[in-house]
Parts: sequence; structure tokens; C-alpha cells
Amino acid sequence: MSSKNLETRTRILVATVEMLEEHGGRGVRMGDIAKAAGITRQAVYLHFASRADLLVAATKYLDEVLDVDRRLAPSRAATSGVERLALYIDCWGNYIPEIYGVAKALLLAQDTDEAAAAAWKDRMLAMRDGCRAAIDALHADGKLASEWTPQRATDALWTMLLVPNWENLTIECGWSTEQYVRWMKTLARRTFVEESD
Amino acid sequence: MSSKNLETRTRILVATVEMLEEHGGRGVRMGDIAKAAGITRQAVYLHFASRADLLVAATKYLDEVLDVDRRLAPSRAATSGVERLALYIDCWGNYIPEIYGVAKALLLAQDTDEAAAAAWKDRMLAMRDGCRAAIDALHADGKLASEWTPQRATDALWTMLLVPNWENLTIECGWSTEQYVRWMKTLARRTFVEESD
DNA sequence: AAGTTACTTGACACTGTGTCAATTGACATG
DNA sequence: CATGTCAATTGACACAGTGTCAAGTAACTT
Repeated sequence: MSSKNLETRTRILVATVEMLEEHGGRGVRMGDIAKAAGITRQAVYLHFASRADLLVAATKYLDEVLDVDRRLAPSRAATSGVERLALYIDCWGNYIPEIYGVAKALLLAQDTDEAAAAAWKDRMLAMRDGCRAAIDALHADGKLASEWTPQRATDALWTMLLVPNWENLTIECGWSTEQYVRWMKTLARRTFVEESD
Repeated sequence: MSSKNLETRTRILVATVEMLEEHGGRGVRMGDIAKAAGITRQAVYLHFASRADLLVAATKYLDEVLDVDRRLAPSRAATSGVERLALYIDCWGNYIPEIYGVAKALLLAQDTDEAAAAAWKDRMLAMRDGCRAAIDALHADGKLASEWTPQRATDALWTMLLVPNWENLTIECGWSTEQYVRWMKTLARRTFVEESD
């Protein structure tokens, strides 16, 4: 596989991401990850305090590798609220499949692990910020449909874009991510944008 | 609590539902349920083969107690597709909070438990049937917006009505279930109903 | 040569699920 | 009254997975 001479910590993270991606975030144990990284299970604990800790680190690592900031740049640079909203959905919608394994693992770990639950919540709140920014931009343009307050529109957009919705439409229903993104954009436009004639 | 003279099996089910409801479906162990039912942990296994088995039985028990069939009757009796759609959302949307604890437990058990995953999926497919019936009724009236096939509209409606969406809007965002239902109905009408003028 | 660092080895504690065997107490039936 | 049956109890144990610990090793410094 990739890179024998990387820092062990990084090798663990790479192995974690690969394993979780491969297994859809389910049933991956510390020992499996260690083996994939070419070290012992105990050695993993020399670098990460707990499974939750590792999952959180893997998420951050993925964000770095996938350069989430660069991806968000177009949305941030949008010249109108309508454009910003569309670009944000584009960005996030196409990001989900890339982080799905790790995200699902974090989501499932919520059961036993308080720390994992907190980490996931944190992550989702960060995503919410993106939603709020898009809605605020729309609002600033006077284009937010009059039925909405920015707060409630943010709630609604945030919820629409949650991972389980992508999961259900693509994995259960067989939609492509492109179809998913297209629908989310249409839905968001119709729902939140004031149609001034 | 309720009923000392009920069948033990029923007492276990009642205890399960109460405990899960109380704790939002998280961190409830077999021993906790047993204690709440006034028996030993081992005795639970005289009635249910496994935790997953118990959770599935609890779901079915709740469906009986809450009389899901009676609740669905209005939707089934609707005279138009538009009405059927609205009544179905009403029914399901108000049902979610009542089953949330058990549903969440089943959802979380997916991690470790293959049987729980299957049971949850089954349940969701039953809900999908309701969505399909509503969409079909709309389609039969010639009122399904032309952009949709019944199949894809069913996918979309089904996804909208998933538990995590209710969970996020009510628990995270603080919406009331009534607000949630109202929005889902509006959204469904705008999304799926052909606006014939 | 001595020390430091990263990792290994092997053992063990803990939690929760699921299983088993022997026992108890109530109740029914001959 | 004796017997059998049934439901539940008691206490023990296997198993999986996480997390911890102590002792040892191998490589790389200085």
C-alpha cells in the first residue's frame, strides 16, 4: 500500500480512513486498523488515547487531505446569495461520499462513546455554520423567501443536508451523488429563494 | 408502576419501552430493563433470544399499543391524492415522537447487531410503502408534478420523512413536532403536487 | 557504552451480552 | 399428600472488544 516511511501516526490515520471507507464505517476494530497500519494494537494507543480520539483525528486528517477549505472557497467567493447557496450545496454534497466511512463510524460510535457523540455534533455544527452563511447571504440580498426567518431557514437547510439523507437516497435508493446534489439544489432554491418576477 | 399482574413478557416490553423512551434510546442495558421489570437479567432471556429480538418485539408491541393501523385509517380513506399525502405526513410525523426511544435504540444497535439493522431496515421499508401509496394516489389523480416519476418521488418523500430529520429539527433545533409536521406538509405539497391553475 | 525513543509481547481489568446448571417456590393434578 | 411442571432465581462462566500495564527489544543518538 501507500508509504512505508511515513510517520507512524500518519500511517495509522491512513489505515483508519482506508478501513472505514472500505467497510462503510462498520465493524472496524482497533486491532484491524493496527494490522492494516503494520503495527500492534497497543501501539495505536501510543498515538491516540481512545477509539473516539482516533476517529476524531481521522476526520480532521481527511479534512486536511481533501482540503475542505479550498473546496469551500468558491462558495465563499460567490457574488450573490443564490449563487452561494448553490455552491455550498455542491461542495458539501460532493464531500459527503468522500468522508462517509469515517462519518458513519463516528455516527455509530455515538452509542457507546460520549466523546464520539460530542465530536460528531461539533462537526455537524460546523456544517451548520456553512448553511447559516449561505442563508445570511441570501437574506442580505433580500432574496430569502418571506416565510422564513434566517434562523429557521438555517435549521431547515442544515437538516436537508444531513448525512442520513444522502445515505438513504444514494445507498438505499440508488441515486447518484450527482442526482442527489441536483435535487438538493433545486429543493433549496424553491424553498428558500424569493421568486421575484 | 403499571401492572404487577401482567404477563412477565408484557412487563418486560413495557419496561423496555419506558426505559428507552426515558433515556432517548441510549445506554439502556439488558440488566436495566430486567430491573425495571422486576426480574433478573437472565429471566429476560427466557422470553427474548437477544437484545435485538427484544428491541424488535418492543417496536411491534408499541405499534399495537399505539394502534398504528387506526392512525393510518384517515390517510387510507382520503378521497384525493393531495389529501392522502397530507394525512400520511400528519400521521407519521406525529407518530415519530412516540416511538423515538425505541427507534433510536434500534438505530444505534445497527453497529453491533446485524439483526437490529435488518429489523430497522424492514421498518423503514414499511414506512416507504406508505409513501409510495400516497405518491401513487397523487399520480392517479394526475397531480404528481411532471418532473417526477412515482418511483423517484417516493424515494424523495421517504427520505424527507426519515427519523433523523425529525430528530434534528426538534431535538437539535428546538422545533415543535407541530412545526415539523407543518413544514413537511408544505414541502411535500410544493415538491410533489402539480399546481394546476 | 549509555541513554533515549518507538514499538513489541504478553498479560490483565472491565463492560456488556449471552449461556448454563442447579435450585427454589408456586401451583396443579393424580 | 406426593408429584410434576413451570417460571424464575442464583451464581458461574465464555466471549468480544476496549483500554492499561510492565518488561523487553531494536535502532538511532551522543
